[in-house]
Amino acid sequence: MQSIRDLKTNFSGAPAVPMATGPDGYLQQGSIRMTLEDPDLWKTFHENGTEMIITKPGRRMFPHCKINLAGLIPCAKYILLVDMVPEDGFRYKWKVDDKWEVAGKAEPQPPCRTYLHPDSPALGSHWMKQSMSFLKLKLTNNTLDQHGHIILHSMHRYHPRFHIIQADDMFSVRWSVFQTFTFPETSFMAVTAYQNTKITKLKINHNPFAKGFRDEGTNSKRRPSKPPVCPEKKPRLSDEDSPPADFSRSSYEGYEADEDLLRGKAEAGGAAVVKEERYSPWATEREGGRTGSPVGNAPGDMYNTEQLVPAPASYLPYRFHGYGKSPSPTPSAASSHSSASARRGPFESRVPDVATVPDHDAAKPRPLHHPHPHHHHETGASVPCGPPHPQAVGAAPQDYPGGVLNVSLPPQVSHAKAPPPAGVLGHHAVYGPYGAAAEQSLGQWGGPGHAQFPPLRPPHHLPAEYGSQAMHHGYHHGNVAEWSQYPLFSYSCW
DNA sequence: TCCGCTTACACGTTTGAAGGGA
DNA sequence: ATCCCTTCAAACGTGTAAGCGG
Repeated sequence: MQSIRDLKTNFSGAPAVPMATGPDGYLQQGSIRMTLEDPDLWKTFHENGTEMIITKPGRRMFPHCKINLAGLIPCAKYILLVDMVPEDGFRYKWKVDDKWEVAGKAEPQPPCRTYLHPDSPALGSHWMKQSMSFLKLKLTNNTLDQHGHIILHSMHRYHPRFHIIQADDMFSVRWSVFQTFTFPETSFMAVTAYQNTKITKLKINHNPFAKGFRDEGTNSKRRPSKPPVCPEKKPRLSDEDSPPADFSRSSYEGYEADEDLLRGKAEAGGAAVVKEERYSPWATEREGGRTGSPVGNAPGDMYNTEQLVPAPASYLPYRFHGYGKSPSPTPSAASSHSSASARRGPFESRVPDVATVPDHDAAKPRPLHHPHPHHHHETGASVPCGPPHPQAVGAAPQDYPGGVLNVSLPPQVSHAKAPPPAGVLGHHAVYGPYGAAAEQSLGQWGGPGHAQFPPLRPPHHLPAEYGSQAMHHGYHHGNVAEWSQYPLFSYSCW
């Protein structure tokens, strides 16, 4: 386990910048902390460019998302959600020279779904007593999926986003304050078949279900292995055969054992030292094109925001704002939207009054490389529950896809734990008090998306990774909330 | 022809029912 | 009757390879 502080240190592309709240700046809003389990495993994958298989019937993630929560009010109820956010507006292809290369604009985003943790809602004490796993979460490329799996496009990059919402049930989510967290090392490329053989090997070596494909296995089907696309791959694989000690385990059990070690290490603060590492080939690429990249994205790119659950009424006004007319009181907000200046000063994360809205507005090109969605986010002070006040609204133009919360409820949840309200639509969509038409929101998916953002730079540099500019910011304590380029609840129509 | 996607397959893990014993 | 443990089979989760289709 690695603390958020550790992440900040580990993933910052530049020395961590002190935040307004100090070294523990991530302890915001009730001091809620979220940490990712198995950070080293994630990092190992990330260094090689994590790939996640997506299939029609749905495929689990590996590594799967597992988090720890702290700082919750033990007797208060919370809902834990996760969704997948596009990293950029590109579609990629795997080149024979073992690199991901931009292959064009991203396809229009499929229906965004939010996966609700099966335990939701549960008391804070429950969330904190043990790590919470999203093992059952499945990814699919079937846009007509009826199982509630998260729909992604193949050859597109995504990263999971975790949301913790204080709410007694799904009905009260609308009025609740939520915090959002992301972990840089969890970004991945959605694929229908593995492209990078290194990733394949990592999966095989660490996923117990793939034990049959391990070298020491007796599986005959495993061989002959697929002839390498490129002859040079072989030698590389041999390098990969000698991964860091922590990952040369031959069994998952071994890995589990090490996990305790890692945890202890992290808790002892030992994991907080890695800096300026090239965690992924993507990051490597980005270094070349880093010119436009923010330098400081400091705090680990771990992003943590707190916002009011979106209310259409609040965002509507901004739909009509022309791009560039953002009332954002801070230059940072503007910078985050300009391609060239899509960098935010290291101090920016300290400015809690930035409000960037989802870049779903077709007219608003979004920085496609630097603005890495992993932002460290300083969350604002607690916001009283209730209708979002004007100040909580993003300052930048935002075409927030108001609509219905499209939550992917696990069967047991959808039927037992979170009975859908009267307004429930397919895909567990939930009408909110504001009652925007779900159909309308659904239609928005065909609307402006990343695909409509023309690449702002030649497709040679891969999107920024660590150290890239943060895009998400959520502040609302007396200020505006900066929204991620991707809405929290795509269908929300609270 | 290329490249991405789908499908069948073998293998391993997980899960839960069934049975037996204390 | 209840609990615990073991066994076993089905379901499920994997990556591979072949074939399909745009």
